[in-house]
Amino acid sequence: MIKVAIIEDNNTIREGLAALINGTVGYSCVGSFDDCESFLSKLDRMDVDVVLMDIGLPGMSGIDGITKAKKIKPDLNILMLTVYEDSQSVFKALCAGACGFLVKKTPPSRLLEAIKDASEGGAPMSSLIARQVINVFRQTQGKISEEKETDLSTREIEVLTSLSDGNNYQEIADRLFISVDTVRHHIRNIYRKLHVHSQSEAVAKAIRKGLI
Amino acid sequence: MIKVAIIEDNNTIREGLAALINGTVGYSCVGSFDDCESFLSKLDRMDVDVVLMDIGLPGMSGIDGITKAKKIKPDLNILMLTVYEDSQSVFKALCAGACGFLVKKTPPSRLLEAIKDASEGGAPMSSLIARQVINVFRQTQGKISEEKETDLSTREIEVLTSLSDGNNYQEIADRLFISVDTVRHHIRNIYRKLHVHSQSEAVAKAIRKGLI
DNA sequence: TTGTAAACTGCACAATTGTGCGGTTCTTCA
DNA sequence: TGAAGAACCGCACAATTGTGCAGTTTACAA
Repeated sequence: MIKVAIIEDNNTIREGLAALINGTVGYSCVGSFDDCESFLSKLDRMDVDVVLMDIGLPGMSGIDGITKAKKIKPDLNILMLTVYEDSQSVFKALCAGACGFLVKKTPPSRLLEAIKDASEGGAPMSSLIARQVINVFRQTQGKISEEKETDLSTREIEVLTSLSDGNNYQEIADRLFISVDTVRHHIRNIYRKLHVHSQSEAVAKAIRKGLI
Repeated sequence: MIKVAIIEDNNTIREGLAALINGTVGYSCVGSFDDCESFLSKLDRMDVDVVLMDIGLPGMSGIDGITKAKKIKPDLNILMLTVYEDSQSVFKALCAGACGFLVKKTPPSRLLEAIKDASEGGAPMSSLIARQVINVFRQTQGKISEEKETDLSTREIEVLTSLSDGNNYQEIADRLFISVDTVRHHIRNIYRKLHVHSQSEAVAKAIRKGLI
């Protein structure tokens, strides 16, 4: 039995969804609300698998609603209901913790399928949205795996990481049980490999390349 | 008419796919290959919308195949054929330029739908893969918008950026037409605001928070 | 076994940094 | 009109860093 909660300010849509869910074997609507506030106030004592939330709600927006809901129940599966697949709000919702999107005109069979999907750890969304996400994904991740040919040894990574945590040479030496001069030695090699001449530049380059 | 090319080393599967595509109105198979090399050598004079490519090919792997194919035709829509949705190879394929995934046992109707989707700018993939992508997406993007409450002034950002480029105080001063002591002053304030005590820590924190 | 690479240690010294103190000017906002 | 903050400038000095040079040990591949 998949337990669903609905947050949607339009009465017709909300009741329609609730009726669909309660009318289907294996699904049950355990709560329906017309704003985030009332939903959030009951969330901690609610047994729920999947939340359907309108993205454009009066009062607290759906996006803020996600953030707050995730703080109460981090593993909640939240599906956003949208009218248009506006990429800006989609990304915000994704970052806040939404796991999928449904356009409001989605046919009932698809909708139930999406709810099941979400409850099983999937992320149902249109393939148009998926493509947008992938494009952003590629921009950030892509770079990281691309130009990783600069390889620092494990020890060098340890030293550099420690450095970026704000430790000075002496502190790094103490943490790694080596002498300060050895730390210097590693730093030297790191500078040579990354073609830099200062801590800041090394740390910046390493983070941007995904080395630390 | 959607023009499809197939790269798949298993004869049965390849011929099955070609037959399905050619036997469906609105779809046409314009090429089928059993390795990447022969596909790539013909790609520049091929009129093709969507490529179906096996991810585990003999010789050049599907992943490398994507990279090379994208160099020849950057707008190509490449769908990967996989047996298992192994997250590591999925991510690599995505970064290389794949726009979607099909497990090999996908029913014909879904397969044709996915090809159409891809040709129209979508990214067909299972919602399980989508969730994995989103999780990584959130890790990188999410942080940036989350905790930006620490705000440095424009001048401080300039100083910090210059620092991460490997400039020392004197060089920063020269670039910003201010005195070295003013640079020190800004650095001091940056340290106070970020709660750090060294260049490296400041740069690391700033990059990770998306400030620079 | 010979070579190569990683990891380690040491010394010296100039250059750079971090932080203590003291100020001014300009804008913005209550 | 007066307080607050950004941006600016200055001095002093200890602490830390960057880089020159010269080595040892260990592990693993050719």
